[in-house]
Amino acid sequence: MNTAVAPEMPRFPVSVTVDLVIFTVRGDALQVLLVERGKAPFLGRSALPGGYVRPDEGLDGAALRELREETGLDGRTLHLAQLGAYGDPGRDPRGRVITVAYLALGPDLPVPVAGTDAADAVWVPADRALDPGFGLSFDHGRILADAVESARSQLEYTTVAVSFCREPFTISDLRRVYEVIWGIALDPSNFRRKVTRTAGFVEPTGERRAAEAGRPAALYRFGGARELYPPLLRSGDVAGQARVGPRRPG
Amino acid sequence: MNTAVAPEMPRFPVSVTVDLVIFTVRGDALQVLLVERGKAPFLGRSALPGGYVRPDEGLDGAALRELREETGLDGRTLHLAQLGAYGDPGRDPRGRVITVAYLALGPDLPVPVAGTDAADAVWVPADRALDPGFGLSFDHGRILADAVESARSQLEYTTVAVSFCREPFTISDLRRVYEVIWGIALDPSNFRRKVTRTAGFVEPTGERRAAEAGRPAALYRFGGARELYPPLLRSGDVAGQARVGPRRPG
DNA sequence: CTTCATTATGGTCAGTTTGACTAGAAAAGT
DNA sequence: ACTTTTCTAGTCAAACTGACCATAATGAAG
Repeated sequence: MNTAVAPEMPRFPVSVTVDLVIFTVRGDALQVLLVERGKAPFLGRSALPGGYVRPDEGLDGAALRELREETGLDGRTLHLAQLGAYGDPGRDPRGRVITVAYLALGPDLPVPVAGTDAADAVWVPADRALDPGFGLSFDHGRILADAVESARSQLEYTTVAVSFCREPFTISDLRRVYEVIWGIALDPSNFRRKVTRTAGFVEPTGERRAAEAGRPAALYRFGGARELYPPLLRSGDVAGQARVGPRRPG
Repeated sequence: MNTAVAPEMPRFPVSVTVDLVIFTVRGDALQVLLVERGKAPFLGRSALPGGYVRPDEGLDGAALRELREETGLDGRTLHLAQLGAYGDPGRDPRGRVITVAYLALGPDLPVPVAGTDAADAVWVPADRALDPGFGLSFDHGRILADAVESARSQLEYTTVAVSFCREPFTISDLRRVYEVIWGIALDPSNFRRKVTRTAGFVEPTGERRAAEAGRPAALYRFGGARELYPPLLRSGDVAGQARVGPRRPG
């Protein structure tokens, strides 16, 4: 036995990488952190940050390390979870590369620091990056699309939306997360009722914050609950268009 | 450049496998298909069916192939979806092996045919396989636990429960799937109301089936919808043991 | 044949949740 | 003082849920 790996197996050269879909809500858009590739293939094109898994680290560990290297952020303060594995042959022209995609959610992060591979990293609105003309590298377009759908779905059934808000936050901050990611307008009053009456979602700090305009808003912090029960469903409302104004069925 | 794979990379020997969590509802239990390992490591112990990904196939393709090889079933007739990737160093004593787990759901399947690796494959109740004393190989216990939780959750928000029923089926057949997987008793009347009033969940065939006892039940087939809106939440109802439930205000 | 056990199916009813909407409160700007 | 803006608190009807009760349709038991 001259190799430590499954000697009886049809082994062939494989590399394993992790790719990170790092989301934040900036302004009026869901934005994703992209790096410009500094080498072939896809030199000069945009890609998700990521890198090779090392021999002695697990997948989650590799994701945490890449997150820190690319953004300087501590993954324990962000919401980081596995999204899925992507391994079509031909997804990387250099050979067989299996990538495990992770989804990281965080509050409006500082402009990222230069990382290892990252010649420069920038925030790009997710829908712009998803445009076929944008030219994401590899199959990162599909990964990003899956990530957006995963985020949209998680907002319904979990409290991850608070991961996008720096504490303390207002109910409106939280509502804006939903509105931006779902692409629909939510009734402020109904949203407040739902959020404040769901045990463990948010808890008031007792303070208020004066905004640019209007009545100052009460401040909240995360309440600790992970699941949202009952869920907060994006219901009949249609996405994409129709952002302002109350409904009017008829 | 003497190798086709990322020459600048810290490459090391890695194998990529797919493992299948194949669920069915038999009798009163959620059962999982397990094979007895015919070689080291874990010789003679139970394991999830699976195998190595081949150089020319994608991950989904490998899962479909393994499913066919192990069970003789066509994956297109089952519900097959990726569960996640598991790649801790040391999860396989032979070396670094990354596995991509898939979750397959199907109606009460025939006793599986002998497969390639599978000396013999058997159905085992999931909770028995999850018992630490059962001794699943590798980290398959964790994978199975994740699979059970995924299945439980998917029942809430999707129509995958019908994947466990052979068409045509009765409402009670469908209800039994929920009861077995959630481990709680559901009110037959309320369940029927929910299922039949959710557009696209089930549609009547017009026929009836005489059961062992009681009034014959109307037969249904799948309605085509994938999402379940509004969801069918596992809340208060108690059963064998009593699971969760913020109910009982008075 | 009658009664019973069993399962299917339909309906009621109160409590909860939701979506649409109205209105007041608290700030900044003109 | 008035307007604009945003936050916050309600109202109301519709929908949904969970807990029931009642009836239908079958086979088995007596």
